[in-house]
Parts: sequence; structure tokens; C-alpha cells
Amino acid sequence: MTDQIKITLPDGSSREVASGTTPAQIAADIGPGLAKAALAARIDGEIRDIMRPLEVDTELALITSRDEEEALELARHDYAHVLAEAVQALWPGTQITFGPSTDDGFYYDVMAPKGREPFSMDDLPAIEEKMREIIKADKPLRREAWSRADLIAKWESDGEKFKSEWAAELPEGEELTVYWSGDDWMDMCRGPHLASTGKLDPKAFKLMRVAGAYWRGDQRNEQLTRIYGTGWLNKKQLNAHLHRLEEAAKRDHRKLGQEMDLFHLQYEAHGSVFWHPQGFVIWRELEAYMRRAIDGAGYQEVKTPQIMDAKQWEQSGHWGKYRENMFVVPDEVPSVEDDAPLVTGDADMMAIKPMNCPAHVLIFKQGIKSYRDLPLRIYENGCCHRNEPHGALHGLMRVRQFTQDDAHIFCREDQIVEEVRKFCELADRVYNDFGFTYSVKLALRPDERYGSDEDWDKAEEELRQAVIDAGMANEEYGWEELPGEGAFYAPKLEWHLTDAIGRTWQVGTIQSDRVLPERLDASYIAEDGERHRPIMLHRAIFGSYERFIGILIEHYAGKLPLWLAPTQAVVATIVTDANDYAEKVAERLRAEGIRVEADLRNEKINYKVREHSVGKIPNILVVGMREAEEGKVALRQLGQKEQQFLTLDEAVTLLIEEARAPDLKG
RNA sequence: GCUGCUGUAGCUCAGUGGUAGAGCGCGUCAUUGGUAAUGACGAGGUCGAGAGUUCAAUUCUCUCUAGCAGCACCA
Repeated sequence: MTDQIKITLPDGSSREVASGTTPAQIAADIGPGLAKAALAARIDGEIRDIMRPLEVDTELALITSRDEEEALELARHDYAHVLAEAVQALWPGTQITFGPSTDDGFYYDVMAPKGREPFSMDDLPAIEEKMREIIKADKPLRREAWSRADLIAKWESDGEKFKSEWAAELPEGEELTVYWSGDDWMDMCRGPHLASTGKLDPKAFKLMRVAGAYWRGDQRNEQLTRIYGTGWLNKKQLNAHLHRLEEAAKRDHRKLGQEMDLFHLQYEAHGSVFWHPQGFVIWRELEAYMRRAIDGAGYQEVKTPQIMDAKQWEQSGHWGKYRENMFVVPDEVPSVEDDAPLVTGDADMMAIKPMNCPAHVLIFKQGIKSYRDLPLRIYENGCCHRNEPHGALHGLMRVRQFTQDDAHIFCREDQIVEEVRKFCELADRVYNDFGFTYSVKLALRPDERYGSDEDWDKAEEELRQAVIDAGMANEEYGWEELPGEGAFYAPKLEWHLTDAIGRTWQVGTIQSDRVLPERLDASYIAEDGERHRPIMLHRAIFGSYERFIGILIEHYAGKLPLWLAPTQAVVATIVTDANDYAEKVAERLRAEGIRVEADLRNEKINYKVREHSVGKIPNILVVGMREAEEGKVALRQLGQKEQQFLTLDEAVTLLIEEARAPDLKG
């Protein structure tokens, strides 16, 4: 044990210490300030406890609160443990399971003791108080290695069935570690942890909410109570975060949708959107934009039936794998008798389309297609209905009726990578036009699927290759592969955007599908004169108009770019004598294609300016007698206090230029 | 679908075992005012739906339904 080891520090210096020395001792050796500030150690790139002895030559970097990312991660993980300890201290018999850190804090999944209700919001203050006690007690967090058998025995004797189940599944022979908090509480954990609970700031966390969560993420398992907290290094950070959440709530598209009179939802059609005139303006602009985009990219637009015979859905495979999400319609005249059953029960069934793909294959199959026709790109603003689980519905983001900017590209095998690459570039252009940054993910084969493993291998590799070709398979584009997340018929590339409070939503997608052309027997005649199967690429960029508009509203906090703003300008009068001139100004702008309203109400100009500013009207053109006499307008743009005095012609030119869609700008 | 919470005027929200209130908005009247709220008066509610307890339920209990957060599922 007297072996000397060599420790290399980040500044390049090195020192010889006895094997078994801890990073904490080295920190103390360097200086008392560092000893106090050091939270953990980076050992050859891996974060470790500061009290864990060093055994071999290593590169060592000490982590302090200045290494914010690492420090937050450590602190949040510790908060989670303290949370679990607090809950068990307050309610003995509570079973503990897992408690990781999250993007802004931590959570822990627990099972309330038998005979007790699941924990609720009302329990949070008491838990927070207990957590503060544990933090203030400054209990040392001590790492200890256990044998698997001992640990299972320990969990079983403690009645921790979730923990023992998990321990039993960890690989045989792997060293299992536990962390003691003082001498009276422990949890199985890989670590690392801070040296003691006192390293946490008792004022830098807050328990936020409770929710149900399934054991091991599987809805067939028991449901646990998940207690969420947000955790930071100090109170200032916590307050800043809470403030951010308040700000984010103001951007919520459901709230803004109501305030701006864009749309509404009501229970008679729950999960389907009632678009109001103002909101539908945005939709129409998006539709026009997308038509320009696909016209330029060699697509052809179609429109297909809303309802098709169940036999068609059986053949496509949807009936087998997707039926629980479909709205089914009996193909029968309903009974008009008051007391007779509405339908007979042996009616033939039809279904409202949950997807557009089969219909597009049916269009492809009309006539004989040659290899010269490929790639054939068929686009539809396709209105789909899916009977989603009720708990999944969320404003515009997740609805039961939605319209996809859906297209299917029928192509040859050797055209796939190129088509997917072109799509990546088209999608990139579109998201950039809207000011979004996105992340690209590859969702790989799910457990339940159609098609052979060889086809899945090929399909996954093609998508991967296309993204590499497009130069997007890297961190800048949030590139990531997601095992098991693909559709039942194909792997998916997914484009994710982020909403106001940091949740991400999939919008765009492209999927290379060999299954559906096979099932629906689509073919083309190749150069060899034989029939061949085309590959089918399913793709969307907005994903759905509904979701895309929801994200747009949140992204811009309602202050949409001028070309999307439902009302682009209001002409507001100061005195009624200026009404005629105001009408003339509005008339002129309207004739130039600007969406403008005249506000001639008998209200003070202060009142009108306030109301239209609150209503996020991008341009207010104030006109009084002075403007009327000089043929001018006083233009006040949203977010600016200054006004510009312009001639009507100047104002028209300015607004037309600013209202141009990004793809139409020079 | 699961767990927890919530549902009172168009909106935001108070409140009560004896059938309700504020602010904003809306309407009428007065006011013609230079860039974020002019004043007065007035109209609006089966207190989410159904059942139960009670002399009496918007209030307590249960069921349903919708919304919110999360889980699970997904564009």
C-alpha cells in the first residue's frame, strides 16, 4: 500500500502521492481554498467522488461550482437522494426506486407505504422541510461496494421489492455500490456524489409537483409517485429559473391562442380545433408557403378520400397494428327507429384515415409506372384522425384531427440516399425560414414490426448515410439515434423543435418503407422490363399544421413575423374628422395585399395604442388631422416606442417589403 | 389509458350548507382626445353533467365528463 502513484493536474504539473490518497487530500495539499471549493474529481475524464481513493497513475482535475454543468449534475443527483431519504424518514415503509437528475432538477419515484394514499402536493412542504434538515445536518455521503447477494438480501429484509428486483437483474459479478448518508440511510447508486449533504444549498431547491410514473416506464407495471423538484447551486439560480418558468407560461400557445382569438377547443369536439378567422390566416400563409416549397422541389399535390373500406386498412396493416387509434365507421344507413339499435352489428366497416400513405400508394398504382417516372413525389395536405389516448391531448400540439404536410416519394433503391439528403436540405431551409433551430434523431426498429431484419438493416443505414451526406450527423444538429422508437413499418428520421418550456416536439420526419409497397403490391417496370418494388419514403416538414402553428406561437411569444401576423396593421384615428382619411389609408394598404383594419372607434389614442399593442398588432398607423392634411401616417411598430412620420407611399413600400415571406425575399 | 390536481359571468379569479361577487371585456350616454387604460350608468351566471346525503347542495359524498402536470403512447 506504500506504492507511489503519479497524479497529473490540468496545468500540466504532476506530483507523486501514496496510492490510496483521495482527491480531497490532494486539494487540501494544494490549498485550503480549493479544499473547500472542490466538489468532485474528474479522473481520466470520468467524474468521481472526491473521497474515492486513487489507486493508479491518473490525470486529475478538481471540479468546483465554476464547472457549472458538472456541479449541477452532482447537486441534482444529491438532491434526489436527499428527497428519497426525507420521504422515508417522514413515512417509514415507503419504498424507493430511482431518482435521477433532469435538465432543471431531479425527481425520485417512490411507492407510498401500504394503506397510505399516494403522496400529493400537500405533502411537499413537509418533505422540503425534512430535506433542509438533512442538508443542514451535513451528513457525509460514503461510497461502499457490496456483493450482489448481500445487497439483494438487504433490500428484501427492508421490504424494498423494487430495489431488490433491480439488483437481481444487474449483471453477475459487477461491483455494486451503495452510498450511505451518515450511518442511517443508504441507496444503491453508481454515483458519483458530493462529499456530504451540506455541500447542497438548502435554499436552492424547490419541490414542484407530483405525478404518476410507471415502474420501469412500462404501463403494465405498478404506478409509483414521482416527486419532481428543481435544484440549483444557489438561491439566485433557483429564482432565475422560477422566473423563466413564469415567463414561459406567458408564451403558452393555448393562452395566446385565446388572447389573440386564433382558435378554440371545446369538449363536444375534444381534440379537434376550431380555427377562428385570425388563426386560420396563419394556416393559409403556411399552406401557401409549403406549396411554393414543394412546387419548387418537384412534388405533385393530390387530395385523397377521408374514409376508406376496412379491407383497405387490413391490407395496409393499419387494421392489425394501428386499429386502437382509428375511428371506425359502419358502412350502413343508421336506423331511424327510436328504440331500434342504431346499427345492426354486422355492418361492413370503414375507417377514417389516420394516415395518408395507403391512399398515395393507390394513386401510384393507377396505370403502369416506369423507372423513368421515379422518383415520383406525391404531396397532400392530408387531414387525418387518430383516436389518441385522452391523457395525451395537448392544445394544438397533440390533437385528434390534424392536417399533415404529407408526401410520399416512390423511388428506386439507389435513389433513396439522395432523396433523403435532398429532403434534409429542404427541411433545413424551411426551419431556417421560420427561425427555428432543431435537432435530428434517427428512430431505430421497434420490437413490434413488419419486415425482415435485412430490410431494417438497409433502411436504417440509408437514413444514417443521407444525414451524413447532408453534413447533419453531428452535435450542431442535435444528432442522436433512438433505439426502439421507429414506426412499425420503417425507421424514422425525426426533426424536433422545442416549445416555450423546453419540451421538444417532433415535427418533421422521413421514413424509408419497404413494407407498404409490398403489402399493397405497388410496382414499376425497370430497365430490364421486369416489375420491381419501389421504395416509399414517408415525409413531412411541418409534421402537422396544428402542431407547427402551436410551436410558432410559442417561439415568437405571439409576436409572429409580419408575413404570418393575422392582422398586419391597424389604422387608428385620433379624431373622428380623420375617419375618411383613415379609411383611405386602410383601403390603399388592403389593395396592396396588407391585412389591415381601421379603428375608427370613439376612443382616446392612448387607449387604442395600448389595446393594439397588447393585441400584438405589428404596425399601428396613427392618423389625426395633421396626417390627413399632409397625406402622411405616424407609424408605430410593435416593441418600439418611437414613431416614424412617413408619407402614405413610403409606409406602403415599407410594409410590403417587411410583409414578404422569407422564401420570396430577394 | 394511469396517478394527482382543477372546473363559479366572454376572460382572470374571489366566495358560501339557506340558489352568488370583483376587475377586465361587452352595451348605452357624455367626452373629439396626439402614442400603453376618459367618466357615469347598465346588461350578463341551471356555480361542468348526473346521482346521493340533507328541511335545504354551487358548497358535503359518489360516478361521469372536460381541462392542467407528469407517465405511457405519438405528428
